[in-house]
Amino acid sequence: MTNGGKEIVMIIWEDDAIEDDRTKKKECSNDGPVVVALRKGPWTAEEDRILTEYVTKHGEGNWNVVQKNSGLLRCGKSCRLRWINHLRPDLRKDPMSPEEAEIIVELHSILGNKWAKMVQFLPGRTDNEIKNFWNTRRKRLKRAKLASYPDNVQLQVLNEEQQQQTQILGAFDGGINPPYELSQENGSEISYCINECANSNHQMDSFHPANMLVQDFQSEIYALTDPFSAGLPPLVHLSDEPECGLGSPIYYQFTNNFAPSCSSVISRNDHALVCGNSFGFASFDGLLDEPMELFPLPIPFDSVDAYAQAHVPSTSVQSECVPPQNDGMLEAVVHQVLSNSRPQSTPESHNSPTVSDLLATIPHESLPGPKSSVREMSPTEEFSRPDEFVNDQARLSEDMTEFLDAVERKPQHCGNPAPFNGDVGLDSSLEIRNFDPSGQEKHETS
DNA sequence: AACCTGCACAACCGCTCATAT
DNA sequence: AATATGAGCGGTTGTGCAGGT
Repeated sequence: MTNGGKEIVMIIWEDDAIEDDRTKKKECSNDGPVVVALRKGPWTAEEDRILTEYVTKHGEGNWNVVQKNSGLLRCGKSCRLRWINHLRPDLRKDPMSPEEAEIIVELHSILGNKWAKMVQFLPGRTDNEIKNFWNTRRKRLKRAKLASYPDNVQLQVLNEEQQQQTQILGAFDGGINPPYELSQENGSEISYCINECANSNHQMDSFHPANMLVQDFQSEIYALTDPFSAGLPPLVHLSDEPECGLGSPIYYQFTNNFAPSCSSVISRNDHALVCGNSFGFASFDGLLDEPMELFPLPIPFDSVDAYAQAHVPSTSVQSECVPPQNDGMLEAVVHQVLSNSRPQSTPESHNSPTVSDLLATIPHESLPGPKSSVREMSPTEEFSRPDEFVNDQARLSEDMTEFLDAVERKPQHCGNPAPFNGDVGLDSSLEIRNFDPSGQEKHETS
């Protein structure tokens, strides 16, 4: 770091040096380096006062100059965190209410550990607060051997999704997510990938799980309305786990209630994006260690030996529009909870954007389209050509990122919301194939 | 009273991403 | 295009308190 050509040496002292004269800012004379000793550890009231004054005067941002201009012996990162998590005037200081807790559970079931995304639904709360709340709760439930998601979450999802199967859940964060915990658990083996989807006409309906059919080995057919209601393991966002990441066979394991011997693979490559309708692709982490946190799915899986098939649309089907008043699952939950919340809820909470509000403002042209054509690939081929598969997955991931970016750009359009007509999906085909544990393909349909 | 445990909260760390140069 | 920098995010750790033994 330099300051007008002069080197600045920053020394960070631990908190036990607070009373030590080393904590004093050290600036050498003209020719020597400027030594700035920065503190760590808990903030003092005086530091809070200085930072508050500074931010009030100069506004947020440019955190790295705060130290220079305010005399605070804290790094910019620390200042930013302190302001955002503690000093901001719009923060709520009251304990987390049951209603907020409920929202967090719902959000987590959809978003996973995307704390920063949850903040927009919980005005006055910080990502750190939400994260701490969740982790504490999770730890507590784990100890009690209880599920991280209560039954009502599941039932709520069922009710909502049965009525609105083509809603926007997946579009919210780019995928149909299972209760997040579920994607982190394991048991006996079953795995899914989504094989093909997407060609270039920007129309799609088949990736919504509602459009998939699930058939077990007894030829029973289940409508896979959503990951919850169909009893299938839900589709999850890509995992960061190297063991099951891009290019790897994706396994998900069920515990006791679920098909202990089945093993299905929905292989996937290319695109799994859907806009307007939900979409998903699977990445089930089979390497986790806490099957106790699984909760029963509505349809018992012990007879569903996970043969799944998605129908391939012969023609493109216009996705349904998702008007703001037509709430999706998360939307409904948030609405319900907020409407039941205490009257002293902050005014902002009633103005906070809902999922549909946000989605309704996305210019659909800003959403990513497919970048490659449909190409069928058998699982055998898939695994024997790992490089190509990896490339496909990387491309898919790229599309996902693009889509998420588009979603996250929504708020800036809120002042002039453009109706989201929902026809930005991708035509797709989806093939779900079934394999026995040895890897032999058991059945195949088109 | 001393110790232990659980909990909530605060803060830090490492990393990624966006932007500027 | 490459690099530097700032900002933000998520995971982890540290700390203080309360309650139980």
